[in-house]
Amino acid sequence: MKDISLNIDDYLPLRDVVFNTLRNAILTGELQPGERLMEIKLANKLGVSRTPIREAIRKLELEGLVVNTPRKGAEVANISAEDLHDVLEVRRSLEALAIDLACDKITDEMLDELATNIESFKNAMSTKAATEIASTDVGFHDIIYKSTGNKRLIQILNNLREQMYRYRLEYIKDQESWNRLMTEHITIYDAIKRRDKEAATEAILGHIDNQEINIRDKMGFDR
Amino acid sequence: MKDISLNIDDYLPLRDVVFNTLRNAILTGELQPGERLMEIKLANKLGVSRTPIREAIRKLELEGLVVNTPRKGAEVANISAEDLHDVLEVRRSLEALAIDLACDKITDEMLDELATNIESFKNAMSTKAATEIASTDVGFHDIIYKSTGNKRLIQILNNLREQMYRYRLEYIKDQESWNRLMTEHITIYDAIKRRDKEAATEAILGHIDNQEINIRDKMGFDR
DNA sequence: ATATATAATTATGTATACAAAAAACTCAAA
DNA sequence: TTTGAGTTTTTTGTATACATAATTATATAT
Repeated sequence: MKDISLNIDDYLPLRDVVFNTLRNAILTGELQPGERLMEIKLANKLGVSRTPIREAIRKLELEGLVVNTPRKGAEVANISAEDLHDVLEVRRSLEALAIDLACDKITDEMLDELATNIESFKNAMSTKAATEIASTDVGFHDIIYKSTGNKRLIQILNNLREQMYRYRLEYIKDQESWNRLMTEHITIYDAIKRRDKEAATEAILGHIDNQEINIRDKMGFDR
Repeated sequence: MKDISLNIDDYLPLRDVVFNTLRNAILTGELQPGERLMEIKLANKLGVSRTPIREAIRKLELEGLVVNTPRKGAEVANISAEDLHDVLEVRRSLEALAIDLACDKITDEMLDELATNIESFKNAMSTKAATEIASTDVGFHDIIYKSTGNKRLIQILNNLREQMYRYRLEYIKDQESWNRLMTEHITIYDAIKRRDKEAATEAILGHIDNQEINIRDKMGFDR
């Protein structure tokens, strides 16, 4: 059957196009922490005027991906050891909440999605596709988030995850961690399936903590 | 002793002035949910051009205080029963985290600040100053947030609180609730002082739940 | 060579101009 | 009175202009 959705509203303001572009550039490391975002340069590169660039920067600023100094301009935010700690402390708490809600609310369809995701993960591992692994990993957690049915929770968790996403690219290349990552996902999946909140919470917290250790290592933070 | 801080940098970009102004107008109810934010009208009223207005709106948009429809414009966000539920679900979890951290980290000075705050609350009650009560109530929680030492947590909790702040103005006028509010603050304070995490958590959750009930009543949501 | 003052350049802050979409209005027809 | 086509007005989206602060470059004196 054909999908006749007359996509009347495929219009996106330039500011949002720019916002998505810049955000992606930051998350993939194309724009590095500390790098200046110069309006005219970006405007030329993207072929638009300064106006949408500025509005996009305002949003990135509020999202914490960019820091702005009045009359000096914006630069890509640089996360400190303290920031990382703060983000992870909050994230631990909200991941626990998410798992708790997931155990209550997840549907059979979503459980299937998780199972499928784990299979994709195995495939990506066998083909050693790091990018694929990374996006599958993100997808696994997305399913859990979605199953909570709490839009605000999803939004905040995505934002917190985003804060460290760019620093994760390095460690995800490290094949050593793939097996551990997959084992942890399976443990989490099993616990949710059994609706075993205690086990699920323990598993997710361990999962986050391991990520924290990896990121700290890669970033050269001690402790 | 004279305070010789040559406040060289008391400069604030107009966009931030506008941002604060609009935000305040929304939180105090001067701008009501559903009300349109028309750039030219606001620009004239505030005596600036559209540019800073637009940039401020972009930030309010990301903060969730305003919703924007492309080519139609922005309006003050209207919180639904579902939104309220989502916000409170997350907030409960993070308030519990905050109290937990506070029990570990709060200093004697900050405990004193809490005690002072409770005294201010009593004073405001005796003079029946509703505005005073409201700001003292906000201040009480601010002290607890601050004691966690987690900037990200503080930021998110402030944002969550903000989402319902404007709906709280009504119920704070209701003298009935003042005594309960104060009693709850005292209970929370005592528990933190004893570093009794269990009691403190229970107290803060009850406190949030009571707020939820009040807001639901005032907003005419059932359940 | 270093430091300092000054001029030239560049970037941001703000206002304004113009195009195009959306909303409001007008007025004739049912 | 309501409906609807066509027109006017308003509003947003985007680009650009101009002023001023920040940075860089230049030149001069020590």
